[in-house]
Amino acid sequence: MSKYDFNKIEEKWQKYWAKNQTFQAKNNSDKPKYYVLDMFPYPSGAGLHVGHPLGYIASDIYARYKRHKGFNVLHPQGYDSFGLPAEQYAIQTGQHPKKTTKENIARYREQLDKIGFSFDWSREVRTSDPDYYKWTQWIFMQLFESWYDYEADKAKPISKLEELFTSEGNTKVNAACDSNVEPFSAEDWNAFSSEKQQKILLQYRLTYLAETEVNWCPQLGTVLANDEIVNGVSERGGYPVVRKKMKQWSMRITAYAQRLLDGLDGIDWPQPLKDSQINWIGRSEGASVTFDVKDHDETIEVFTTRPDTIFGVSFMTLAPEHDLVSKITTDAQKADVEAYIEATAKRSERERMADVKTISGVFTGAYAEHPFSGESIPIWIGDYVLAGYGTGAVMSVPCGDQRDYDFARHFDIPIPNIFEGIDISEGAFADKDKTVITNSDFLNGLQYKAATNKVIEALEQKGAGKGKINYRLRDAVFSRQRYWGEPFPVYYKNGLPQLIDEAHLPLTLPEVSAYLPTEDGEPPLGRADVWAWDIQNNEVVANDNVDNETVFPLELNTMPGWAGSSCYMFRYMDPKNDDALASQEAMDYWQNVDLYVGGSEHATGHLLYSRFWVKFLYDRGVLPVEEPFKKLINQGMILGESAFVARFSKKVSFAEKDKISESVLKSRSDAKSWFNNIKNSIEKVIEFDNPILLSQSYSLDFKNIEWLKHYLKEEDYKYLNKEKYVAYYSVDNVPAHVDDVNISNELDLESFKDFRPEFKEAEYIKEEDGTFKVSREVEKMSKSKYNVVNPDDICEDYGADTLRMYEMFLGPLEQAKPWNTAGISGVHNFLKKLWKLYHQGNSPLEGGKGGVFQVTDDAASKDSLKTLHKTIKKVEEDIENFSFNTSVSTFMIAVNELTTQKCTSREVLEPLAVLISPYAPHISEELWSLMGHTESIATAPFPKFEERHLVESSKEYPISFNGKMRFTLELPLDMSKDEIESAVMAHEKTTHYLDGRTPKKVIVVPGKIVNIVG
RNA sequence: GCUGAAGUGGUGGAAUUGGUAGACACGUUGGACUUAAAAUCCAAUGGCCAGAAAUGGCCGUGCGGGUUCAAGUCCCGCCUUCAGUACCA
Repeated sequence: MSKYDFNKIEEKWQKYWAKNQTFQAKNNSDKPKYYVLDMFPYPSGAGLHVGHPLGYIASDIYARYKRHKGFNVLHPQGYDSFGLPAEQYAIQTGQHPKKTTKENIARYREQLDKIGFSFDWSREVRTSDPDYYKWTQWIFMQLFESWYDYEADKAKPISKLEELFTSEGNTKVNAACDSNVEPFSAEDWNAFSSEKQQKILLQYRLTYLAETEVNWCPQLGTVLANDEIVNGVSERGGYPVVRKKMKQWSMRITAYAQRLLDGLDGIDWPQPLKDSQINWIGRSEGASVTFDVKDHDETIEVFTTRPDTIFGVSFMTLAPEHDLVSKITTDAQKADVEAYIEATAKRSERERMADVKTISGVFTGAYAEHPFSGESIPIWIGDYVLAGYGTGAVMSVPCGDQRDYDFARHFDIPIPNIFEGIDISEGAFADKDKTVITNSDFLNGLQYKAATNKVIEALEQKGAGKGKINYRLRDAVFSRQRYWGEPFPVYYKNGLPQLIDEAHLPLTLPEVSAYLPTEDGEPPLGRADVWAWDIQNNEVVANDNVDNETVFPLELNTMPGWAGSSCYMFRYMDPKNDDALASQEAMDYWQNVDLYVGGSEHATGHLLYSRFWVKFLYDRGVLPVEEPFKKLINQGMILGESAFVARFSKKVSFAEKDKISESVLKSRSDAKSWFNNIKNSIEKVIEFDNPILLSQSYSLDFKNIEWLKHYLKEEDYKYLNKEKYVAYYSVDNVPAHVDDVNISNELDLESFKDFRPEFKEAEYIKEEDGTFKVSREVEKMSKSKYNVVNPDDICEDYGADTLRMYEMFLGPLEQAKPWNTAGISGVHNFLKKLWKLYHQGNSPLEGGKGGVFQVTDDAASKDSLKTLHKTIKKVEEDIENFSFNTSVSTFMIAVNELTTQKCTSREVLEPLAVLISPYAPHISEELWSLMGHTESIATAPFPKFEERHLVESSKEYPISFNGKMRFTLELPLDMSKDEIESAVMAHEKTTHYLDGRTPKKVIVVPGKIVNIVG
C-alpha cells in the first residue's frame, strides 16, 4: 500500500462516518454517559498548525476508548469565534468580521476533518452566532438580576434584596457589594427616589456598572483584564497598557472567592493549575485595623496579616492614590506630597514594578493615633503600597517586615523592636512561629498565634478592628470597546442601565460603517446608526428616534472574549434549544464535563470565569452542577523550530539610544541573561572588531540603560558606558524548512523576498564558506515566525493515522516538546507493518499492489495470545493514565512480536484492531471491514483482558552481587525462598563471582530478584 | 524573591510499591536484495579499558552527602533549565 492508498482509505472512512453519523451522541441511552471536551478553538486566519490537534487527538483517543468501553460519549466541537484578530483584520481591510470568521471556520473544519476526529458535529456551536450568544446575553441578565447573600452563601434574585431593603434597610444584610455603600433604614429606602434605589441596587448586582480603574490599551483601543496582560503589555499584540479610570461593566467574582477556592478540592485537576488559581485568588487571613487620624475627623483602615505586631508600628504608609492623602496633608508638606504624587503618576505600572529597589516616599505631616498606646504615628505616602490591594494603606512594622524596614532605614524612622532575642539593628528578622513578643503591653510573652487571637479580640472590643480575610482576586472588568463581541442587552434611561426584556433576545450586533472607535472616542458601536431601543415595540430602531421617553440609547460596549466561553459546555448538551440554555433533561443527563483537555494558559482566565458562572447558575437553579469540569488535563505546547538568517542592522550607539524594550526585561534573571548576551557580543567586538551579534529576541531598541544598573554588578555595567559598540545585527525569521532550501547564495535569498519585504534592503551576513549565516531556535509556533508545520501536509505525506500516532508518540501529553519530523517514519513504518500483519505475500505494501488479505480462523498460538493480552492490559492502563506515548510503543512491540510469530489468527488480530482503533481509526476500520464486519469498529467492545494467558511457570531471576546484576537464572516461580537460595548458590557462576568468599547474606525476593552480599 | 514542573545515550523518550537503567523509536554503522537508487529485511549501537574472539572489568540517570542487601526512584544540602507570579502588607 503506497501512501496514496492510505489517503484513499482515510477519505473513505471519513465519508463513511459523516454519512452514518457514527459519532452522534444520544441525549438518552441505557449506557452510562461520558462527556469528553476540548477547549474550542478560535478560528484564526492562519489555520491549524500541528500543535493545535495535540490535545484533540488525545481527547479523541479517550472518547473512542470510552465508546469501546460501552459509554454513551458526548464529544462535541465548536468555535470561539468572537475576538480581536477578526476585528483587527476588519479594521485593516474593511471586511466584515462575520465574513472572515465564516471563511476561517470553513478552513478549520476542513483541516479537522482530515485528522479523523470522532466529533459529533451535529452539536457544533459558534459563539458569534446570534442563536448562541442569545444565551450569553441571557446569563448576563441573570447576573444583573442577582445579588450575593453571604449569609446563605449563594446568589439570590435581586427582588429578594429589594424586599429586605423595604422591610429592614441594608444594615442587617450581609451581601457582596461596593465598599462605599452607605447604611440606610427601611424608612430611608422607602423614601428614596426610584432612581436612587436603582443606583443602590447597582452596587449589589453581580454584574454592575462602575467607575473603575482599568487597564487601558491605547493601541488596541480597549480595556484588558488582568489575565490578558502579560509582562505589562497586552497579550495580543504586545502593546503598552496604562491605568485609566473608566465607567465599565464588572463581574462581582469576588463574591465567589471562597467558593472558587473550596471547589478546587473536589475536582481532579493538575496541581500546578490549582495552585495558580489559589495564588490568583490569593486568600490571606489577618485583621482590619482602624486608626484615627489626629486633628481630623478621618480614619485610616488597614489590612494586616500580622495584627500581633501592632505595638511595633512606627509609621503608616498610604498609597499615593489613596483618597485621604489630599485631606490630611499639612500645608507645610503639601508641595512635596503633590510633587511626589505627580512623579509616581507619570511612571508606568511597569516601571514601578521593575524599580523595586528604589525607596521613595514623602511624609504627609499628619499623624494617626495608635489604638492601644495612643501614641502619634507619622503618616507617610509611598509607592511600595499599592492602591489596588487591601485598603491601599498599611500599618508599617519595620522590625517585622522587610519593606517597612527598608523604608524606615531610608527615612530614618525609628525601628522599635517587639521580638525577644532578635537584634533588629543588624537587620535580623524573627521567625514568627518561634519568637516571643515583647514591648507589647498585653501581648507580652505570647507567640504569633495566641497574640493574634488576643489582639483581634481587643480590637473588636474597642471597635477599632476585626479579624478579616482578604483576597487578592479583583472583580473582573466585563466591557470591551470593540465591535466583534456580544452586545449587552442593555439600554440607558436617565443614565441608568435597564435590561431589555428576555423575550426579545438575542440583541444582534448592528452594522457599522467602520470598525474603529469613533472620533469622539466611543466604541465602534457608536458608529451604528440603528442602535437604540424602543420600549414600546421592543425593537432596535434608528438612533434618530431617541427621545428618552420611549426610545433609549443602547450600550456601546461589547462583552469580552471569555463571555462566550464560560458556559459553552452546557450548550453542547442541547445546542438547538430556543427556550433554554439547554433543556433540564439534557443537563440532568449529561451533568458536567468528565474530561476537559486544553492548555494551561487559561488557568486564571477562562477556567476561573467559567467556574464562577457555573457556580452562579447553580445557585440560581439553572444548572444541576456546581463545577463545569470534573477532570482536566493540560496538553503541552508543540513548539516549532525557527530558522533565522542574520543581517546587519542600522548602526546604533548604546549611549545615544535610550528607548527601553520594556517587554523584554522583567526580572533580574532576564536582565542577567540579556546582559550576558551583550557582554559576549562585546567581547566578540573587541576580538574581531565586528558588529555585535545579539540573539534575535533582544534585537530591540534599548532605552534608559541607567535603569539596568539596578540589576547588574558594577563590574558588568562598565560595558554599558562604552560608546564604541555601535552596531549589531538582528536576525530575520526564514521558513523553518530552510534546510531543504539551503540558503547558500544570493539567488536563494531572492526566493525569500516575497516572504519578507525587508529582505530586499538588508545586508546579510555570510559565513566563511559563502553561505548565509543561519541559526535555529525552538519557540512557539506562529505564522509570524515562519515556523509553522501544517497538519495537512503531514496527512498528505503520511496519512492522518500517522499524524495522530506520531503526535502521541512524541512524548508525554502534558510536556512541551518541539516538533521534529525526524521520527515520523518510525510510526509510519509501524502502520505499514500493522497492515502487513493482516496480509499475505512478499512486501505487499510496496509497489502499490496491496497484498492478499489473510486472516484465518485457526486457533492462535499460546505466544500470540500472551502478546495480545499483555498488550490489552498495558494499553488499557496507559489510556486510563493518559500515557499515550507508551501505548504506541506497546503497539509496536505487539506487532513486532506477532509478525515474528507469523500470527494470522482472527482470535488475536480482531481484538488487536479494536485496541489500535482509537489511535489509528482509519486503518483499523479498513482492517475491521476486511475481516468481514459491516458495522463500524467504533462501538466494538474493548477486548477483555484475561490473566490466564500471562501466567508464567518460571521467572528469569536477575542474580546480583552487592547490588550489581551479574547474570540471570531461569527458575520455577513456585520455588520457595530456600529452594531459590540453594539453586542460586549451587550455580557455577555464583561460585565464580564469589571467588572463594562466603556470602554474608543472601536476599531472595521471590518473583523479583536475588542479591548476594559478600 | 515566591510557587510549580523538570534535569536519564548522538536525539525523542521508557522504567508498577526502591528490585536486570536506557523499553520503543529516530539517527548512525555494517550486511542482504538491486545494474543502481528508493523501499524492505537482518545485525550492531551508553561511555571507557583488556582481549584474536568468546568474554571480562570499571564508570554511568544534573552535583555533593545519607538511608538500604539494593536508589533514576526515598531523605538532607546545592546547581541548572522552563513555566507561572510578584512591593499582596
